Amino acid sequence: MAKNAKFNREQVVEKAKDLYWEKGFHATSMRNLQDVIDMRPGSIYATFGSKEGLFKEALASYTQAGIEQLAQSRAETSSPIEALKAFMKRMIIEQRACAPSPLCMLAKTVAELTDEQQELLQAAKDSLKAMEHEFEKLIIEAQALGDVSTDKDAKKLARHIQIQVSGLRTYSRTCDGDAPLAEMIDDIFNHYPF
Amino acid sequence: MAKNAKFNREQVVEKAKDLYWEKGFHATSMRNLQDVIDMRPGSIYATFGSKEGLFKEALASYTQAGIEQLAQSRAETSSPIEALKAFMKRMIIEQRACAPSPLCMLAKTVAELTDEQQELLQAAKDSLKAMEHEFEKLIIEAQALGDVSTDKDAKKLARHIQIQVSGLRTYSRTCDGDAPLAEMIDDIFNHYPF
DNA sequence: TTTTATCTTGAACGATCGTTCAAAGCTAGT
DNA sequence: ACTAGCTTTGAACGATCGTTCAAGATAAAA
Repeated sequence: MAKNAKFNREQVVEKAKDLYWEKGFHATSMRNLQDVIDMRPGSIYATFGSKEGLFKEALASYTQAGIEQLAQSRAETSSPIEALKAFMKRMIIEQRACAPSPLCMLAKTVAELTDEQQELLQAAKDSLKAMEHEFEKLIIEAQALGDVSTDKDAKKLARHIQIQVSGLRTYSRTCDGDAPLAEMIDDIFNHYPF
Repeated sequence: MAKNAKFNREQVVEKAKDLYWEKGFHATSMRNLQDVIDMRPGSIYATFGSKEGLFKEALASYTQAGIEQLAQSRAETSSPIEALKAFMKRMIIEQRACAPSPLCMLAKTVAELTDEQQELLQAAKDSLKAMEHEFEKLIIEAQALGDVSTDKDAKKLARHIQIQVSGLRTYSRTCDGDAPLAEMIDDIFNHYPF
């Protein structure tokens, strides 16, 4: 009866994500996207509805990848705290050079967008909260294993991680030379509030 | 012989700064600016050269205001550390509600811009470094007064402040309800590395 | 093979972008 | 009052924006 779509939706969203991540929502034009994902406007609009629709899927893809990378860090390490450390080093040090932007796409989005794109803004906020919740789960696991005192509030510690990640990624963008980022990440877990 | 410009350059830059700060570089159109600063395109281009030229002056105005607010905090407090605390509370808590954006305009700019606007990007980076240097001067004063151990590296402490400000301002944007921001700011100075 | 339902294409739309410039307006010096 | 020299004005430019849609291409059902 019909013809199936020939593009791979996941791959397309992945490529769109990278471009949006690099340039931000407003500086990315639909024509930039057409080139990168190799689709014509009609197909893009039939599939994603609008520039905002595609951005929303890109955000979701970014968030899912982040959660998976945290899980992978956990799988590769012997303790939840080491997993958090490894994850932070990946986000802050490795991605500094090789990712589309050294900054978190979610943080960039909440920085860039206003109420004019309220839905996208809310999606980015929700994703940041979701990441924070993943941090919290690892901290609770660390408490269960005795690596972190159960006197401490896992929510507060997770929030602290979130703040340090945002701060360090922004900072890493400002200093051209290499700041001692690895050392600073280790320090986070060696001192208050840990 | 000639006619003098009738607009007040400082006031104009101030208004442009607020709009750029709120919406970011790309989402702010020249027509938005025309309305806000009440100038016609010809006058704007004769005075500032381009959208980028006006943005550059807005960045400089923002930075100057920040340095002055830090100095004012110092004048209003009895110690340099109290001044830093007061400044952070102003930036993070007060401006959260009343400023054009809860985020630092400089941090927003380094997050948004790419090499396509290399000059503006560099100006924002330089301004962030300048603010960090102002923090350092206050910390050195605190060391001279015996409020901070001279064993500690003032540069590292200043960098720590910078990272906490970025992290907290980004975080304050994501949580709609009020996080205990004041408490977190106090904590910064009560624990490592202070 | 023909039909039919879907997907793809790319020219084109109106809106808006950053910017220019000739004309008009204004003020200080004569 | 007149002129010279600057400022201000706003219509207009070409480029690009996000988006639409009629026409062509394709593959499964008949």
